[in-house]
Amino acid sequence: MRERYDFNEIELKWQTFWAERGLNKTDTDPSREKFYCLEMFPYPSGKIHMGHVRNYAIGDVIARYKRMRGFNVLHPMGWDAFGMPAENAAIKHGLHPAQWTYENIDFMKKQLDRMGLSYDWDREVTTCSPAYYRWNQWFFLKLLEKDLAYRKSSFVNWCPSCATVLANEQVVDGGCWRCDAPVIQKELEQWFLRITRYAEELLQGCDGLTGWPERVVAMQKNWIGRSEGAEVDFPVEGTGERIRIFTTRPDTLFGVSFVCLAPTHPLAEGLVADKEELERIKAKYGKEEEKEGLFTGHYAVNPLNGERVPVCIANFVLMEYGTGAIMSVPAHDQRDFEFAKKYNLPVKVVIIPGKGGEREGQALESAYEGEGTLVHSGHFSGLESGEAKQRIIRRIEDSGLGKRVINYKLRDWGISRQRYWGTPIPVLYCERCGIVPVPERDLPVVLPEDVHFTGKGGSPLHESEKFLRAVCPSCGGAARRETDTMDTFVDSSWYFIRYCSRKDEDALDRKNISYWMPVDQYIGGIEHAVLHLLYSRFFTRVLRDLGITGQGEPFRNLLTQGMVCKETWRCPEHEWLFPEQVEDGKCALCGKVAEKGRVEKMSKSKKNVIDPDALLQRYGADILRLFSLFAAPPERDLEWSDKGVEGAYRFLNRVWGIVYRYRDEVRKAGGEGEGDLPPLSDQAARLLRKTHQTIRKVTEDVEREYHFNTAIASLMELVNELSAYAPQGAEDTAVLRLSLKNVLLMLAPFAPHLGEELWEALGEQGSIFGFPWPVWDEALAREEEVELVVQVNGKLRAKLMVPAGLPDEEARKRAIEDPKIAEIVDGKQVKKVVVVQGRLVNVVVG
RNA sequence: GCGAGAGUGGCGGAACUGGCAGACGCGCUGGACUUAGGAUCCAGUGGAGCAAUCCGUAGGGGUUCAACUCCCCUCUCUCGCACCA
Repeated sequence: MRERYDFNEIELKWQTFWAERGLNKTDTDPSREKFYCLEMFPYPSGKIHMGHVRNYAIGDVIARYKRMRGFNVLHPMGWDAFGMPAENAAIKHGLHPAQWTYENIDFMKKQLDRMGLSYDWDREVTTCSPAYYRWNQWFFLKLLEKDLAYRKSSFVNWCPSCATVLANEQVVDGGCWRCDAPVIQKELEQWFLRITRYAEELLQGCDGLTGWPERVVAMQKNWIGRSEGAEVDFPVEGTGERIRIFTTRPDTLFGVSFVCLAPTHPLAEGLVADKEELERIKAKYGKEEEKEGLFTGHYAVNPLNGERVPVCIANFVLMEYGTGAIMSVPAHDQRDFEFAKKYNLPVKVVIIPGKGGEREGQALESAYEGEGTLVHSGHFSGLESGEAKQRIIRRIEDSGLGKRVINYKLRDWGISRQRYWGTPIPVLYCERCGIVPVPERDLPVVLPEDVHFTGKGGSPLHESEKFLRAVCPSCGGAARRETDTMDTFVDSSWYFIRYCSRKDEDALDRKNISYWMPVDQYIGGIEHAVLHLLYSRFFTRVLRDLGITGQGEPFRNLLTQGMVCKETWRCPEHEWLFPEQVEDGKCALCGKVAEKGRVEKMSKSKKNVIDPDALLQRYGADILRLFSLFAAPPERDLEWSDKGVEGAYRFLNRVWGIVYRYRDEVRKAGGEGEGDLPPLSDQAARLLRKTHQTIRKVTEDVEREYHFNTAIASLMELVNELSAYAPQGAEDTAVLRLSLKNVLLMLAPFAPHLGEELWEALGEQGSIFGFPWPVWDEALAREEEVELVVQVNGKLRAKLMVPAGLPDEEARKRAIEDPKIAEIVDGKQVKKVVVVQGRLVNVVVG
């Protein structure tokens, strides 16, 4: 054993050891309790970044810990390998996307192994391989059969620069999320998945997500956006048309003073004579700055009270939500109020807040949007909003004017992408038979190789004759193959199910899936809080309905890790600076005073990134892992600190040093004999107690929300005590041995290589991860003496050492008799004495 | 605007069901060992004060013997959603 801790040597040694013995491999074993630990798989962009390091360090500690706790742990990893960067690289560098992707995977896999992560690579998933995406295609066929996949023409967000369709959520501030180019609207035939059919179930399921962060659940609910209300038809005078509106406030129906249509509403063209004006409003559609509209010249009839109200077109009415038309109640809706003010439309109060309180129309400065008591509402006047809603809806339904309706913000999932590097949608277009699904036996539909990547025009798939030309399976005639590929969110919506079986096993092996699913702990970034998680929940439900999974909820517990941040530097002239461009607080380029910016998420653009590779070279995996777990609890943001890494380094060095110093004695100390230790020296008794206390503390911290930072802190405390320990006799050494072994067992999930190496150095046989997590003995953890805090009127006045478990009465007596306390209390009347067992006595005097 | 979260030493962060505020680490100060120290080890380290003591968890109220913790109000910051009828 070397005197100095040399991570290079030992990390490689143990990585080889684990790989050669297959220690990270897992098998389905119904006789054992399983634990499925999953981290979000990365996009193979080239190399790992600090966010990955943190994510995977957290996951690996959990996996290793659970293994030591006796669980049969599934801990897989793979690659979210389809996507635009590969294609962009192909355009730029002429590399085939597959080559670029697989080379990246090779490199990144080495990086992950270098971190000492305990993955079972036999289950590795690579979504761009035909063996994987054939199942995307298979699911698609099943969805088609169940009418859960359909084609429709719609306006889509189109990025002219990437030449592709974007999902709503891929549009950021009107620009493409990847390249920032302005997004335009384009009409295309698209494939959609009917996720809305599961809207209610997905919403209901949210309440069962007790292992998820509240805010993620809130985001899911918000996204689904359920609202209850009614649809009501307003006949348009003299046309025979009806305008169907959606409202959540049927209680305000008597307050309607006009009706608004979205500029793209199907009736709009017919009602508006001035087409130019309509175009002008269309151009302002969805723009938030100002409400714009026009009067169509037509009137509609409020079916509830027969009132005649003007029909308007308004830019703020969205075609995508509800019916694309609204009833406007300016007194009770702020948007309608603003619109009414601008165009001088009447405001009619029909709800009075709470108990009375006069509010009259003309004096209003804003709408009252709350509930209250109905007025000016015919025979519904005097009712409370809640009651009125029910009664009015019933009336509307009874008279056939409309119906109760539940609306969702959630839209069907458009999965078509006009790109090459994705799963081909397995459909053919036959001149005679129309849309024909590719038969299952012909799967997978493989991406062709004979294409070029120019970045111009549409999908490169258009130019592959071999790909395009197909034979219709139903009539045998000529057919054209679909050239759209699937959104990559399809790939990631079920990869956790693929992991349940090894690469050489059936992808949908029911036995494996029912054993491993659901994922017990999922760990990843908050950026996937809505879509990836929602799509996975949807997909898992569909698979359940296909009989593949037992239940619809894929992730029992979710941990959203915080971001990795670092301070930034700015120069007034040169913008963001790399840390090495700052010398003595000045910009190295121009000498101007550099400004220390805020601590921000690491990003290339802000020049505050740290490359994990450099850290691995300099400090090794264990130190890198340890620091990223110690600096903050996993769910919070972590501020990177070079100095802090040094601290982790010093700590592991200290552990190494202690084992090095005592290795011979400890080896000789032999067997445990814990039960029959002879009377111990004071320091040995203290160390034994501290050891058991630390086992308790570390175990509780890990079990409680994975608070590794405090767990590591208590290990540091124990190691500090070990540093000061000077064993004298055999008993002292026996306790030292016990304590050291426990330190290593608890440290191993965090610093696995060091754990193994020192375990071996102490003379133990086999991998440390084959040994169980230590258990504490409550009796041995108990303090014999405790410090009793004595307060007078809540202020700290004295501290006494007393035997643990001292009866309250005795504690009270000792506190009052303490000379210092006696002096303070002297001459005053003791009103009350509060005793908190083993902690504190508070003497209350008057 | 709505929703979620945060605010504690010079810094990252502890304090679990109300019970010694500041564990642990970084930094800093002093010392030891050293040719040397940006290595290592030891000691100290919330602020004010010679001291007894006083003041301290964004700010202001309250409940309590006792409040970082519970209640009310206000401020600041972060994230998400946002003309969703």
